[in-house]
Amino acid sequence: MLSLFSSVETYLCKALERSLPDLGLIPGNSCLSIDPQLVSASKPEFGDFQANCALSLAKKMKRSPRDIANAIVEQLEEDDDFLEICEIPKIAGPGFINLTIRNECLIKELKDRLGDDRLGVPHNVVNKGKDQASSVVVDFSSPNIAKEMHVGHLRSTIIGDCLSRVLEFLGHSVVRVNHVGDWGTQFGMLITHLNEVSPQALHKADSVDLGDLVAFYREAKKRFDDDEHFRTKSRHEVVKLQGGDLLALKAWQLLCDQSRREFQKIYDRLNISIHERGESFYNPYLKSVVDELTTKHLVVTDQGAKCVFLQEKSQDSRKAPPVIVQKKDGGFNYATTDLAALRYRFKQTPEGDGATRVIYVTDAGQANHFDGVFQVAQRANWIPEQGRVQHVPFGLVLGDDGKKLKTRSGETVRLCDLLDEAVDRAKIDLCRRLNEEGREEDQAFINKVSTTVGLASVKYADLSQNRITNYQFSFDRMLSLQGNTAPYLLYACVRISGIARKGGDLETTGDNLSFCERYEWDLVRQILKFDEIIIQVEEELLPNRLCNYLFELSQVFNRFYDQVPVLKAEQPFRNSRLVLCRLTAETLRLGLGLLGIPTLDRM
RNA sequence: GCGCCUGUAGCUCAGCGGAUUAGAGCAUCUGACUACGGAUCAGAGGGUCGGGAGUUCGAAUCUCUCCAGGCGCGCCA
Repeated sequence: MLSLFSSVETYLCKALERSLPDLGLIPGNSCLSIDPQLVSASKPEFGDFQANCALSLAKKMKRSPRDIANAIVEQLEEDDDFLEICEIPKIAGPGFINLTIRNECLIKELKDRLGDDRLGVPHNVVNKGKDQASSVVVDFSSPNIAKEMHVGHLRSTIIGDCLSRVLEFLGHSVVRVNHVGDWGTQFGMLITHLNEVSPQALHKADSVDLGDLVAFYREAKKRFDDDEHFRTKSRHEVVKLQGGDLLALKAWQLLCDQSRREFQKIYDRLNISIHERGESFYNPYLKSVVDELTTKHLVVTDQGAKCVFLQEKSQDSRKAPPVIVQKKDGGFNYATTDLAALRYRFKQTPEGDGATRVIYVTDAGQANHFDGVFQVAQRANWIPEQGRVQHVPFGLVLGDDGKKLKTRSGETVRLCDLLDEAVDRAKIDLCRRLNEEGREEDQAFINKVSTTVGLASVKYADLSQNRITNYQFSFDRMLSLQGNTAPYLLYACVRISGIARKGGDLETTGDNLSFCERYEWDLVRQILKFDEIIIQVEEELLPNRLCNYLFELSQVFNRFYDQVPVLKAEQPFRNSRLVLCRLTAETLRLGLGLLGIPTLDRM
């Protein structure tokens, strides 16, 4: 409906100019244009769109809102181009102008969707030309080397992947960056521990399997805490590593490789592609970051540390906390790294990524940190004029008790365990159902369905929630077959495949489309809304908007399916309904695909 | 103490300037399988949108204030 929307908006603007020639006299308005305040209708019974401008113009023009609305509608009624797409407008309530798209026009739109693999969603590069194609950096997932991926990485990984998919689909060139924690003082103790536990690892060509890296990390940490001798050696090892000592670097590399393999297993399982560019990548740039900030007179030395003091918005007399860019021992910290990364991402290629938009998908707790980093980068002029930098925060993952999710023994939940459990539960559920229905399916089917349903449920449950709030994790709820869940949406897809199996030709042409039932028109309208939802997600970076749309689409489809026969209908209704089935299936497949969820034909 | 975020139906949450009844889902209750998978559909009950003030023709939505909860707070990331 995007193109219809903008057509209607254009006609409205023209009607406004013609009906209210003295618009320009309103203080604060240029005479050329005024916003007709066109939005989607707030309720289906009001039509497709509504224009709200009459109400806000009323006071300024000292006329009644209904009077103004009348004047606008009079002009619209004389515009033949407008009447081609819209029914005669209705004025409702205090002065809303309700607009309903003509049926023929909806049918034409629907036809245009057939054979269009973008389902009406505009492509950025095609639309704006190659020069406008923008490069977007999405920074997400970012686990720490030598630690395991756990629930804490779940949301960033899933949300980041989804946003990347949406931006890619819209034609942006997306750089998916895994900003892994692969540098820092913890490597001192890890390398020291490795040297003692498995010294042969450093001298063999092939890397050695270190087994459970988490256990390894824990052992090293324990020794670091307990043993002063070990502590001294560790600190020495950090210095060696930072100084470029070959053996230390080799140990570091070994640890990184080991972790990388473990991370990759999770990404493969979730079908997520991401490119590692860890903190260490920015080491060569750290010094120049501080130098440049110093040259630009942003740096103040305070208690031995080099700081950039933030400019405050509030009048509070207290000093805002500084962003520390160099510690008093001369070392750099994470703020320095983030600044180096930000500068690099906006710099033109080949010195940088040439990004026009940089997106950070991290938990809401880092909001202050990013505020500070962004402000410093802004003041240092590292963000180009057209550049956008956004922190995309999300809340914590909570357990049933409303507290941070932990295992029963109080430990952090490992991501692979969590995924295993989702798939196991999906399998148990499926087998119980097969048993109840007396169905027989082979093992391959059972495995495929339970894997797809299990992982889809985890992803969908996360994405369907507004990411800003904390998120209460519940296997029972996410795997439930009813409600706003992945299985419900997947079931809608399965039903359509069922129609195809029973002889419905989903490749049927869109000639002679004809609809007669309310449920058909509801479905037509819902299908046509897809394009504006995707544009909304691009702008707001809220995947739950897409989930909500897909859930509503499934609901509307299920109502249709329940009330309107497809295969037994007479022509031309049979074909028309098959077209609706086909477009529903394609929209669900594409939409779920953008969430990172594959669909099924049977389940 | 300061900063950020969140308080909407019994529960989990949408909505974040607009239209008599503030929406879903779960749970509860009542109906519907001789149509394509009932893993569905139709319906009912359930809310002074944390409290108070303000802006507006109009506020769950914007502003201020108070209350409650979460998270963070100079050399960890």
